[in-house]
Amino acid sequence: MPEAASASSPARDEIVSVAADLFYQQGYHATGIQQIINEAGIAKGTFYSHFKSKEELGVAWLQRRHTQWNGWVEKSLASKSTPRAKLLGIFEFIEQWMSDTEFRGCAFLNTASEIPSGDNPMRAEVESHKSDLREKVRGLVREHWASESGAGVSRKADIIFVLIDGAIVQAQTFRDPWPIRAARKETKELLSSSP
Amino acid sequence: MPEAASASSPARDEIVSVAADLFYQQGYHATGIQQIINEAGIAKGTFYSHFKSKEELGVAWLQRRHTQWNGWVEKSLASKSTPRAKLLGIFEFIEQWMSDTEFRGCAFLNTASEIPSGDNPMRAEVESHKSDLREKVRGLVREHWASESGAGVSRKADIIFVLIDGAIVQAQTFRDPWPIRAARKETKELLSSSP
Amino acid sequence: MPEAASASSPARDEIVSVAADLFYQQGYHATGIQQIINEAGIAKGTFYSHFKSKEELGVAWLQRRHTQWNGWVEKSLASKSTPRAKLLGIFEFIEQWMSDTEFRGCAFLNTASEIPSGDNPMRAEVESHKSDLREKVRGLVREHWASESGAGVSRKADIIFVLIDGAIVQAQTFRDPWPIRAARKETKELLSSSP
Amino acid sequence: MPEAASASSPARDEIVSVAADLFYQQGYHATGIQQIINEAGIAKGTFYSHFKSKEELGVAWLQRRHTQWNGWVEKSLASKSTPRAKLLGIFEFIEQWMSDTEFRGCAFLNTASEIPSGDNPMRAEVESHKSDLREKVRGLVREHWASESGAGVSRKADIIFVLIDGAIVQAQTFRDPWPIRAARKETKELLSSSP
DNA sequence: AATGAATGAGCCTTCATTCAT
DNA sequence: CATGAATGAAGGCTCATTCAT
Repeated sequence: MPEAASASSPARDEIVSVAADLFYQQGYHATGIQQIINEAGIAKGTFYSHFKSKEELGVAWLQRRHTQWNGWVEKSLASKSTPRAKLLGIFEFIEQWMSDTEFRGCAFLNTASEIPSGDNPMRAEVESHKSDLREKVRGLVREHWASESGAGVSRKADIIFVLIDGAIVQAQTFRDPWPIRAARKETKELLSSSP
Repeated sequence: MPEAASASSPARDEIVSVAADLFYQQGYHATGIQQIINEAGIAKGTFYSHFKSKEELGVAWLQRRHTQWNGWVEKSLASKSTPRAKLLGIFEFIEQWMSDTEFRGCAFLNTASEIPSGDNPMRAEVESHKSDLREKVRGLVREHWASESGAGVSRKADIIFVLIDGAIVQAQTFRDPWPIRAARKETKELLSSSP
Repeated sequence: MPEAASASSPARDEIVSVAADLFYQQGYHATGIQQIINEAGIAKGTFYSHFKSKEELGVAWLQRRHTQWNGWVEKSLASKSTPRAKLLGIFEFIEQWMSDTEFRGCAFLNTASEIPSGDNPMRAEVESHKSDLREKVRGLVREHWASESGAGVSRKADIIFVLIDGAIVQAQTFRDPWPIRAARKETKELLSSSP
Repeated sequence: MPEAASASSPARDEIVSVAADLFYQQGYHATGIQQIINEAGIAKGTFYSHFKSKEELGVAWLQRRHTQWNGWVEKSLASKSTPRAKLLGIFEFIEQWMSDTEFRGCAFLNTASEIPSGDNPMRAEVESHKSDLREKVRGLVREHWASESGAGVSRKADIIFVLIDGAIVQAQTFRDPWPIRAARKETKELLSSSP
């Protein structure tokens, strides 16, 4: 009796990889189990021995996506030495990533749009991912203004965080990087002022 | 009416009303024609004599939504006398509206998330709606800094525009109004500085 | 209270014309009332004030087709002076007609294929049309062998009649005129022998 | 079996059997998937796991029909010793078969009537079946006139082939075997003359 | 005569999931 | 673990026909 565990295995990883592409490119609802198993080259039953439902696969996708996306950002910021350069580097990464993916946008925000229900497990992944990003921005902003006190710094961090998602969804909407560039420029100014 | 004309009629309006609720609450893909006709109390064939496809209904929904949402904003800003008050009023409206709708978010951004294809007619409505909003913000910002020249003013306008959508999607993500309040506060500061 | 009479009227004629094209090109079952009224530019109700059902329209189509097709044949044979030339002329006409219509075949035989039921009124039109053609062939063959007695002549006539429909359906099958030419040649030989 | 393979299986065979009866008796377009699965006693999804579309089932039907019909002919001709007897035996078989099926006619010719489009895969089966039959007739005629040269023999073969299909469609039209008998008689005379 | 909205059964197909092997 | 046949509700859409105006 399979417990549809979250344990890792090559087959399971392959399924998540295939699903990740399809969910991201076509959307979660627009992608069927059939297409996933076709492209993964496995049988229906095999799929359901690894995941007890499509939703569980959706959660696995977002969890992996979280790690992957964070890894991309880390790697992209590795060469930057100051918190300021890292914060601006986030926008540079986003511009590159959005262009590379033809402005498909953020997997997490897209999922929140497709799945309204607040108590869906996939929504928890969305919140978790965005909370992490918020914390990361907050950490960098605090470093940048290490000498300053907390309240104003936190507020500036949240502005930058809002600019990040605003830039992503508008670049997606217009299929154009201008919002990302505008948000980067504003962030630059923000970091030059006092908190 | 063989051609599923876009002409207005009470029955057609009723269908769009029913669909508007369902599409917004459940998402476009998650809402079936059957549910729409059940709730509208009409037959399948009747639906398809008014709309030649689900997509055409989707477009009608977004077109109406555009008018409706703009009307809400206008009404909400009617009491404000200065461009500055109006710009801040936009965020106040958004906070009220997002709370009232239990943070379901923006119908247009949600649609862009559900429908990746750039050449879908529904995507054109999304772009059109957001372009209109961008223009509205730009107009108010120009009024606010009537004495200043164009370039810097446009940039500030776009920042505010980015903040608006960033605030909406993050409030939706966290089901909490804090991003809207933060964006409003930043807008306030932006309008107090020189462009 | 419309009696859906078979009376002629400009509107009714137009409907039959439009339907004739569509039934012939696409098949009877594959053609919907909606397409017919779209292309005729009339309303549903108008259609049903002229015909009480699709089947009645089908009958009207075949009746007109009978007259039309016979007219084409007559016109084509008008220049031929002998029964023999007329009989061969039938095959010449068929070759021209089949090529012109891209080998869609005989409306009557196609209808018999689509509608198995023997007691369908459309089937009666098919039988009637083919019986007429059989009679016409018989008449010409009798003229050709005016001095001979009946039995053998009738048999030859039926052979030619079988060749006609065999040539039509095979030209349709292969989309090629060779069966028509072969049948004509055989008919020529038949008419040169003694019955 | 995600790809609705053409592989054979008992369930698949049963579906083809059920569909064969219905398509033949009612016509391809007039037969719905629902009726097929009802009579086969399977679920909708089961059907579509065996065939990826109705058209694929149509092709499978015609392919099986080709084998089956050829088998009937072979069996019917097995007792005949000369090519001449075999050629006449074809008509005897056709008369028996047409009577037994209440003059529903040839599944292939009926299909060509229902499906005008030349590039439909079902039409390819029609052509293939009739080409095979033409070859069979040609082979027997060549045997019959083994001492004669090619051209005239081929022509005679085609005449007999045209007579076969002419006889079938006219017997279907009139629901009477007379055209088959006439065609047989003519074939008999043809085979007694010199080519 | 003519209109065209309304009906609801039916079209072909895909959905997520289960289960015997 | 893996297979893939089986399920049946649901997907979007078209059908021939009716009826109030």
